[in-house]
Amino acid sequence: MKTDPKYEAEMPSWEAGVVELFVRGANLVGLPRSVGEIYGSLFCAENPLTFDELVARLQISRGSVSQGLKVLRQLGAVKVHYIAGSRKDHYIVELSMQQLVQGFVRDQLGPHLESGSARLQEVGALVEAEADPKKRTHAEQRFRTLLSWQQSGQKILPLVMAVLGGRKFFSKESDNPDSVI
Amino acid sequence: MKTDPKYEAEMPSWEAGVVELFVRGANLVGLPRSVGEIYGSLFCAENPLTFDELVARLQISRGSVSQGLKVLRQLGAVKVHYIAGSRKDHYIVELSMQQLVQGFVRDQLGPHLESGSARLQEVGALVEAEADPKKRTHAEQRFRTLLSWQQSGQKILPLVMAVLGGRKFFSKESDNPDSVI
DNA sequence: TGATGGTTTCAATTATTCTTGAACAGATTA
DNA sequence: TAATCTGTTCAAGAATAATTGAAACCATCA
Repeated sequence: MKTDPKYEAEMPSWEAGVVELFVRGANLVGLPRSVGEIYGSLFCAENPLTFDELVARLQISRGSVSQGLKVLRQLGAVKVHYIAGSRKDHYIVELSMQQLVQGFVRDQLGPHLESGSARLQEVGALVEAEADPKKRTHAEQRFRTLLSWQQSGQKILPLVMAVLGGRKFFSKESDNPDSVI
Repeated sequence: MKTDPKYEAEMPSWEAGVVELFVRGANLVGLPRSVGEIYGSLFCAENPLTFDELVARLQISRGSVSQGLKVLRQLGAVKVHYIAGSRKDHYIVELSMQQLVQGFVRDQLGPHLESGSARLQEVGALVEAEADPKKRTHAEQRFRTLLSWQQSGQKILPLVMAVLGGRKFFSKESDNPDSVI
């Protein structure tokens, strides 16, 4: 049961390949398949695509497209491209890797790191509350290991951003660009 | 219904906190909760823990512990510590972040990156197969973008390894340590 | 050899996440 | 105002992933 041929925009095989790559990528960073599909299709498109064109090309539900586009807009991975005389929204991809990574770090990674950091502090307090001196000493040792891991992790983020062209993230202070590498 | 008090080793609150942190971390990198729990408990332990002690502390099934330990051994995140006179396996954590990251890159990340890389090549061929010259030109343009993204990605991996103390990964050639940074 | 202790395996269950589509809301046009 | 067009929301269903526990396995020991 084929749909209206007007919308059956016959996806070229290279596009199918690219979509697959982005689906894998999405999966790798914990995003649902539909998000990868949508981004992949827009990435390949020569012209901005509408909501309906995405539904038709990918053969997924309107609900999925709506949610997927929402996520992608939030991440800054797609933008609405207004076209005169059309009431529909037309979407285009953001091709700057920097933007993509920034959005991902800000929306997906950042919150986790922050709450993890907060929790780590709390653990520090719990460690100090340990009564038995021997056990406390051991706990303190482990806690210091965690702190050093956290520090290593914090060094990496700006490094990644630097390689991808961006700078200054999650460094509320000491954001000296020269110290990044 | 409490279990045998001999095994009910009463987890201290700081340990619960650390376990929670590792559960989040596991989740972040796509590993099941039980893996994080096990690693967290071992991380806190003063002495090597046995299989049964893990089951009792974490209140999870033997099946989960077995599978979790299998994953962690594979990653190089835990090691078996043989203790004279005991037939049980005793486990200890690997505290070197380098080891952990190496294992993760090797077992979790690496395979994905490699197959993605292979798929990308195939997409390249499909792009060249496009008959319409206008469309092919556009496809080639996008394909070059993907290649450049891949290259950026490949630069980051050794950088991360360098920050965490390790070197030489996924650089089948040109593994000059000085070129890493 | 048989019995026991320790661990692994795996099919079934359970939990989690994703997708669907119908109902809804807002905006524009007749 | 009603009718239509676009897109969003969200409860229900489908798909995936993780956990369980009982059976199997494999040493070791009596």
